[in-house]
Amino acid sequence: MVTIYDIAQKANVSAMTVSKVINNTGRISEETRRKVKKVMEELNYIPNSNARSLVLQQTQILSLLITDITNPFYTSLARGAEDGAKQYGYRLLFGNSDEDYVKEKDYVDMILSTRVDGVLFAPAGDLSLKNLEKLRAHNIPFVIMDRAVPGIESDMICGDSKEGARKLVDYLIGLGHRRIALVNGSLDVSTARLRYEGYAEALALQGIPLDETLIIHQNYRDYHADDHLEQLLEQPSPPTAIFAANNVLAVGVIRDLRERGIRVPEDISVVCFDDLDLSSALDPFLTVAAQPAYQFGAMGIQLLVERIRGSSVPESRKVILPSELVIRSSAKPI
Amino acid sequence: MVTIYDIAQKANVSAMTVSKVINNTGRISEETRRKVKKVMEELNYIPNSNARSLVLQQTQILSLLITDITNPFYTSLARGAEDGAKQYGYRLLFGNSDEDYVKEKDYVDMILSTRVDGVLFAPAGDLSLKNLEKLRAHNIPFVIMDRAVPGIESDMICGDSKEGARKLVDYLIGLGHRRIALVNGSLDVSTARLRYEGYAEALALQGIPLDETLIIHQNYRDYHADDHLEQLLEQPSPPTAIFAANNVLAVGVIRDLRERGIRVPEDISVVCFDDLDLSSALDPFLTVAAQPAYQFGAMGIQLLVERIRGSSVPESRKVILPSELVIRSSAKPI
DNA sequence: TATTTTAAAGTTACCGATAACTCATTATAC
DNA sequence: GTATAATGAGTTATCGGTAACTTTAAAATA
Repeated sequence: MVTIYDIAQKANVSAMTVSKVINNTGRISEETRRKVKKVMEELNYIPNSNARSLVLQQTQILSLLITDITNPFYTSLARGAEDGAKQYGYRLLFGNSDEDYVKEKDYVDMILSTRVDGVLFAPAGDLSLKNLEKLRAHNIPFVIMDRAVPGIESDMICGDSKEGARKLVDYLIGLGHRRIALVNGSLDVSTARLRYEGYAEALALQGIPLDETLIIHQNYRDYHADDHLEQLLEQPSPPTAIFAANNVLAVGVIRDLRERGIRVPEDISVVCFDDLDLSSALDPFLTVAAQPAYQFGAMGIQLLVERIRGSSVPESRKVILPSELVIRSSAKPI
Repeated sequence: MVTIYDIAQKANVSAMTVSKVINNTGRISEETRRKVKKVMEELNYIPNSNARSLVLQQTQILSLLITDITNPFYTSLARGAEDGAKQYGYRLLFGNSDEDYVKEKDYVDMILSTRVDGVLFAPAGDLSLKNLEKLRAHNIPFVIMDRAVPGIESDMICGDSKEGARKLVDYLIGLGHRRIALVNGSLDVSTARLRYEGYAEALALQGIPLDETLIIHQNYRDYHADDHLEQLLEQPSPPTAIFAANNVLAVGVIRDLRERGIRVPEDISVVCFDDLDLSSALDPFLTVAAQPAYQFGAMGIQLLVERIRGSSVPESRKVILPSELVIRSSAKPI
């Protein structure tokens, strides 16, 4: 590999002069600058960012940790983050925790070892606390994405899970539904708790009693609710509508329903949090509370970079991005 | 940040001893090892991989460059690559070129600057040649994913675009279609050329003349074919079926058709290359030639790591992964 | 007891860049 | 014509590790 010393030798200057040309620092005569640049091109010089990071104590790398790379919400978020990072001149190191605390921990160690300048962190859940504390202990700035973690104060970009859930359930109630099931994420994830609360509040406001037998808790990522669903449907008074707490769960539920010969929305209505992008473009079917995923990523980077650069950002900032009720055809009046 | 020198001092040994403990090299007494390890834990030591990379001349980072992070084919591929990388002990640096040669070039520079050990490279198209040559000039091993680039010999994982296209078109012909349109990617992408060839061959074999007015070329990623589609549909003898060269194009086409009040498959049949994952789970509608995307990524990493480690891998290896015709309901007999 | 061997730990130089400083020249001022 | 300033370039030390070699001390052998 070509180094600044190779350049220096061939251009008959010192390494320092080359460095100055590269970084546009110090005083360099036009003539020397041209000469050095010419040699750099001839030799196809590419700076070694490891060496650079070592002395500068910064890498110009940001890390993005998400929990499910096949979930369109997170890929859109990733795209927003990527565009943002590029715009601010950072490289982006992706990680995918698969909603798994151990994988998440491994990524945190890697992040620390890479000495990234900051992290966009979508926690797997409440137990991410330890991993976040580790980042904090090492003074790595981070912005928490999508899910709050009790015990950690930090910059944060979240959706309005509670409000979004309420809107969805309100909508179902407006259609005449009274027996509304909730297929929720695991309760150690803040969004699942809030969506549950929104669900409960919407029911309470309409005087509909909360029925725990209508509620299933699941991992957001792996849907296999067969047994639970069975239970749900074979009640004396089964639900007429299902609120799935995210897109992946909704797809799983609908698939399972269809396998049982139950039609959506004719036999049962289904709505969920988060949109499906391509699916919805192909077939505007699912009624959803859509979140501005791209913006999550873009704004997250913005907060993060401000935090990294700005000494003037005192307390932690929380951004709540609204979700939008998109009514399509997966829910019908009872 | 804590360094090995801090550890060394507190443990009353030399830095070299600490290094040896970390890497399990050299001779270290059990006692010293324990002492050093204890101090490392106390101080929360995390090795600086930049410093390490600098002397070792290798980073344990692989890079994955894809062309569209919102396309499920590539996200599944990414997941395979991620799992593979983890398994072999590498970190993974993602990049997303958006089918754009300039973005691609920027990523190549970043890759070079990061001194990654190898690259999984899904080229934007034929003009990626320059970018690949740059990698080669710098001796970075790479495996080309999905799309061949004329002028570059290298390890490669591809699908069987031609055969898959032929199967799809054969299927349409079998349903009685004779006027079959092709909404293709840009012809400077190898898969688009091969899918075109497969399409043409399938027609030829059945003695159906190729009609250039039935063919549209487009960017794989941004569908906005309004004008073209208009032209297609307002022919004296419009197509009864459309073969879209990838999933994103198919979704775009179907959306546009619906906006015009044209029903799929009642009024026109549509099939495409690549599956839609979540969409298809939600609603098994699109008939597709599905590629094993996860395997693309996993095998790509395998080839790459073998190339990096193995001195014994002589000429370049090409893996062709078959695609599977998945018949659903977006195409009907004429 | 003297010598060799071996185990365990330490020294030194270097990876490729940059910060901070120093050193020549030349230009400007008095 | 000397003092001072401005300009352009070079020296040196350092970032945090590791390879290759050396040193030290204890154990094994003669």
